[in-house]
Amino acid sequence: MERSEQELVRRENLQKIRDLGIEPYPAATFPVTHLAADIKANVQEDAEGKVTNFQEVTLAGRIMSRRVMGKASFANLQDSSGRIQLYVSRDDIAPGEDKSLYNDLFKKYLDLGDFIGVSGFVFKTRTGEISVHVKEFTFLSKSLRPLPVVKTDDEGNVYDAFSDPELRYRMRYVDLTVNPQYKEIFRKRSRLITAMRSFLDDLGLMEVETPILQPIHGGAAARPFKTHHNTLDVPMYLRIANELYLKRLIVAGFDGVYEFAKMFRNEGMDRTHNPEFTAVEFYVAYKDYDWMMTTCENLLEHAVGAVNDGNTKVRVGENEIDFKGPYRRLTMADAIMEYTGENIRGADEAALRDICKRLHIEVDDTMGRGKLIDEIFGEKVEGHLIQPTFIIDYPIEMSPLTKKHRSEEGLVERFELMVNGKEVANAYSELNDPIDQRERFEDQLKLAERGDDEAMAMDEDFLRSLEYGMPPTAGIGIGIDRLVMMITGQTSIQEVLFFPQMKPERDGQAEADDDNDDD
RNA sequence: GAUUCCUUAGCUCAGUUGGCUAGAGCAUCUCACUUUUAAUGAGAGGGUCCUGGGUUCGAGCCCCAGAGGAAUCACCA
Repeated sequence: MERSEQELVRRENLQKIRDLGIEPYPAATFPVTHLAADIKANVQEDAEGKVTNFQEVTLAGRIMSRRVMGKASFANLQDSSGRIQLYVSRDDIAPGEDKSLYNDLFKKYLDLGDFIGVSGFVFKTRTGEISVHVKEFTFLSKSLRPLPVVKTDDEGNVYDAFSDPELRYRMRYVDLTVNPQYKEIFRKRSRLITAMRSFLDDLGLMEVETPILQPIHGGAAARPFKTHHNTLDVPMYLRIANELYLKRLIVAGFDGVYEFAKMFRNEGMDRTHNPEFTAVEFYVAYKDYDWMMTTCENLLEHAVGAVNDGNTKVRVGENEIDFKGPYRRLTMADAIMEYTGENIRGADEAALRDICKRLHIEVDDTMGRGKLIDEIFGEKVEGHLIQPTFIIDYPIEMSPLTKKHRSEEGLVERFELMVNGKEVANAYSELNDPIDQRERFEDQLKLAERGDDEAMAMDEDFLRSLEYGMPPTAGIGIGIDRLVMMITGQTSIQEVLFFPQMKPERDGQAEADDDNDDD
């Protein structure tokens, strides 16, 4: 493999460090005592501006810039919290006759991106920069590739930004090193999940894990990834949902379960879809979808607040969205009435086709009543729902796992939470009548025969579990990635995933394309 | 899947109607310098112009095909 001049120089420097008798990849624990950001935030000074605390600190991180001026140097050290300036003078780190630690190691063999550890005291330079006056300096790890050097001036102008999305996503380690501002997105993601988990724990639910490799892909309408188990010699699918397994656990006698689950869908990729994504689903016995709406409001208000220092408002593009409950509740029919003026209550399939025609919505023959309503909603309503809004009471045809509405014929007890024009959560009073459930699966099979490739497959074991009896149950799924996008103001799902799916890098392809046909 | 645009040094980018040896800043290398700050001064090196064809006396530039990427649309309960 061809190496650039800079990579060759770094390999030479690596050898020269060894020649000095210094191990460039030492094994021992390095006793870090402080983080850059903590020092900068908590520094104290006396009346003359002299720093009075942090007189013995030890930090470690990458060297991100170095300005040598003869026998003294300035450098920036970046640790997990941020950057701090180092002041390194020759006679401090190399007090004896041998000045090689400074003249050779620090000035010549140290490259940008190398990890070092330093000990010293905190002071302020003439220009007022909080800095560490280094007394001891330890080499911790060599970087053999040059990092992009991104600089920002006092006015916030960024120079030589490492901004190519492809390179950023392919080499996230480089991205987050030189663009540490993006770390905040992932910290928020982590805090959001932590807050949700503690909310669900406090609710008395139990965190569980269910199979990712499934013999039947159920619980959602989507194309799966197919694989094969060699010993069993059977096809397996990566789960498109975990819903049917969580309900089996309600049958089993757990009153409340939740799972943060990776889902896999073999569909298109764009800025709101990644082939694998994360959802949290939870199911609670003896509750209904009304209870779940209130719980969902409380959960999101709590979680968004926890991420945003108590503030439930987030800005997404033009819009400010407030996750403080209660949220507006609007039936599907009323929502369509409000945004199109069309009345879908009691409309049969032919009437719905007429409505679609009037609204200039393209439909095809495979679409049943439920799908037609979904098209109208998706085309004409969804995008208008900016503030958190519960859309409730869906047509039965598009909800094969949902209990029939307690009072409205042809509807089911289902809601979706719409935020910023996108679906964020989907929930229902779970269908627990096994005979009804079997009929719904059979209806799905008919849709499949009609050509609907998203129709659900029959799951006999799931039906068997329902036949043993499942208590009335409310369940919900909440898409974590899209929620993180909203609370971090990102418009692309790739920005909230550490390692979004990418096409293979050049050279690494040539795999045969085998079809992932199901059934 | 469709349309449009993009791919030039480690990074960010110029590159004229098609014309000498393809440029700049940062990074790298050499020398000088003990409180500097995106960028100290002086000097030097560094290129598969995405790939493969074609047109031409001559291609980074024009044409064809391909790869990768971005945006918009379609699809995605």
